[in-house]
Amino acid sequence: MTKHEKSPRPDAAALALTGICMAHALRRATRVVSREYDAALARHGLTIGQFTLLAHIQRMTNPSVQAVADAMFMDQSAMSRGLRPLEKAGLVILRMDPADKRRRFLSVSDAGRIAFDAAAGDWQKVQSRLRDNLGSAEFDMLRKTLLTFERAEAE
Amino acid sequence: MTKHEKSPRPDAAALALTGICMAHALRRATRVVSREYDAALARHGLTIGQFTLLAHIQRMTNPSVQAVADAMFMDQSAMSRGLRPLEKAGLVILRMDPADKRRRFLSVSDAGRIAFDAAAGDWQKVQSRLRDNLGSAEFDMLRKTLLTFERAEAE
DNA sequence: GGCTATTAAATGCATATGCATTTAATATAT
DNA sequence: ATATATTAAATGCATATGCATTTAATAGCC
Repeated sequence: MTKHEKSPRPDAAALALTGICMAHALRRATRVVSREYDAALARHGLTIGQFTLLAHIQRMTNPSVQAVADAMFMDQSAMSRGLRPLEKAGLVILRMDPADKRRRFLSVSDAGRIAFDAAAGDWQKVQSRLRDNLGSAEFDMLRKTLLTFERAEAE
Repeated sequence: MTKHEKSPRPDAAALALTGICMAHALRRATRVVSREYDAALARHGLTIGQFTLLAHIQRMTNPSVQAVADAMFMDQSAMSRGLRPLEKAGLVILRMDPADKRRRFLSVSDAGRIAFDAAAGDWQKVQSRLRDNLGSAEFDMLRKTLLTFERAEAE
């Protein structure tokens, strides 16, 4: 039997996996949903990731890069880079901690607050639409369940 | 009042958003969960994204790039690039369609099937652990709900 | 004080992802 | 048949994300 032809093998694992893998379900839903929020926020020059990042920094008090990364269950290096566009756009301010020059204090600038507030209306539209589509009870349950996934602790 | 000081403004929108945004809940959970699958599959040289991609191609019959992208609710260009590492590793084969030279047929190579089968055991371990942690009923419900998010049709 | 361990953030490297555009090739209208 | 429209995949550009490592600076130990 030569290679790469018929391949009489409807692999059970492969068949099942496409339907049952939790990572796939999550990633796929994230792609679909992120695209919708991104489309709505595009006219404000923000992605949904940047929008939620602004929200997090706003509700924290002069957090460090690591602190925000922790709050969002994100890697420090990813956070470090994710801040770059917001910093360049002047929406977030990074100041060196005078007491510990390794650390930087993050804060949302006035421009950042303005941009956030302007985008919030469009965020709400998408959020409401999704909630209506899914049903409020199921929507809230889903969101709650998703937030139960905790970052695995490094032993 | 000078800029960037106290900022007496516990913005209601920002406060609420960090907790209720569906995109954030999804993205955060995806980060946490993907890291776990990735860690388990790393010794097979696969990411969870590549693993599920292999699963999808396997269960399709000589699909085109676009067809696989559609099946995974992914952009064609992202799929095009996502195939690269698998192709370089010889796990996926791209052949030109002789009847339409724009199109390429995708298929999983023997090496690809072997790698997939080898990784499947470790995939199962993570999947089972998560299911135990969340409870099988809630796990299955979550997965099912996530798969209800459909790609928004371009009108 | 001075050497070492630790820690915060940044970087190198790789994959993931989408939108707009380009390239190549097929399909269509005239 | 020929010019045009359409279509499949690839590319340019930008953000997103993680791991390992580097860089810079503080903390600890002797």
